[in-house]
Amino acid sequence: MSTATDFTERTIAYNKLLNDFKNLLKKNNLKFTIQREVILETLYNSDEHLSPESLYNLIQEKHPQLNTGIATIYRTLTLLEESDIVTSLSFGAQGKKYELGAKEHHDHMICTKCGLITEFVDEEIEKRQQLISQSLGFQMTDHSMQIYGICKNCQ
Amino acid sequence: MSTATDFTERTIAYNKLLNDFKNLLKKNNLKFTIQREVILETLYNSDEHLSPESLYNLIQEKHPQLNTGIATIYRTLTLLEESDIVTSLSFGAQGKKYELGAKEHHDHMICTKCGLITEFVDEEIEKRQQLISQSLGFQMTDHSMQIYGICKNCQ
DNA sequence: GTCGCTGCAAAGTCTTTGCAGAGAG
DNA sequence: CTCTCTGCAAAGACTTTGCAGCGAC
Repeated sequence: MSTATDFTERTIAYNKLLNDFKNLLKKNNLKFTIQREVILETLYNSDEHLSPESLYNLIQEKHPQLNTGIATIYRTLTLLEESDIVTSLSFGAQGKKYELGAKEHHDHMICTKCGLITEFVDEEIEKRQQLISQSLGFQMTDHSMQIYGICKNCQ
Repeated sequence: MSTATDFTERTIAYNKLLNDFKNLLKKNNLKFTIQREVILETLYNSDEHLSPESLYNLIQEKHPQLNTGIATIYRTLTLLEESDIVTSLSFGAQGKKYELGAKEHHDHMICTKCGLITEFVDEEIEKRQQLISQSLGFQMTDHSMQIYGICKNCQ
């Protein structure tokens, strides 16, 4: 039964996201296409932080008939990022990774052996960031933090 | 007089860095070349966080007779990074920037309008990072934090 | 002298762009 | 119908690599 509830909640949350996206498109005279929906849906259903290429591969796999081009992935990710629907991360390696930004704010812990990315939040750190910005006369709009190391499994 | 002292201290610090670099090269059967020295020196004398290209331009300007190739810059930066002499940063934009890593640890505050990068340290945050890593069974090797916003001048 | 280093240019990545046809509103 | 989107392929940005001659040791 818990499964049914989860499913319902998940669906509701996704529908809200989808509606927000549709409204945003309408407001800007942009069109709601099947490719854009599939990209949003795939991002939503992935727990991972996806690179444009892995997103492309996932979509090729699940929706081969669409034959979505990699250019569309890039264009849509740019659009989603500008609209603050997704956030991009650029760690040491080359290339960016994307995640849905609608979730609550969090930071990242990256395993340098297996690439595992774990999310975490720490209220104390968030507070200190505010304080530091203020003390330096800096008007903070965003921030990100990464901890690199070896995860439990790889030790 | 303070200027003279600063100059001396600066020179001593640079000579130490240079010697460490020379020793490292020797230990690994690598050669100490004028290009490698100029790259290290230029990094040392720059307050900025340099991209490979801006480093290349600086060196072309100051040492035109060397005609240092951009490939050498990349190769040397890779070498310096592997040797933990410089650290690379990859923020939102594409491409990495490099800074001498010998200085004490610090984090970065980036102005999204003018690109200004300010450094800062906060002991409290450093402590919390340790705690969080431990509590998640993560063996921290490194970490980085960026605050994005609008700097004093651009507001 | 030996063997690593360098500049050059060519080759790789990853990302963006121009264009003509497809499709949403 | 109009005007945006899309896939494709070509072009761009950034970085790496192969090679022949150069230079540190």
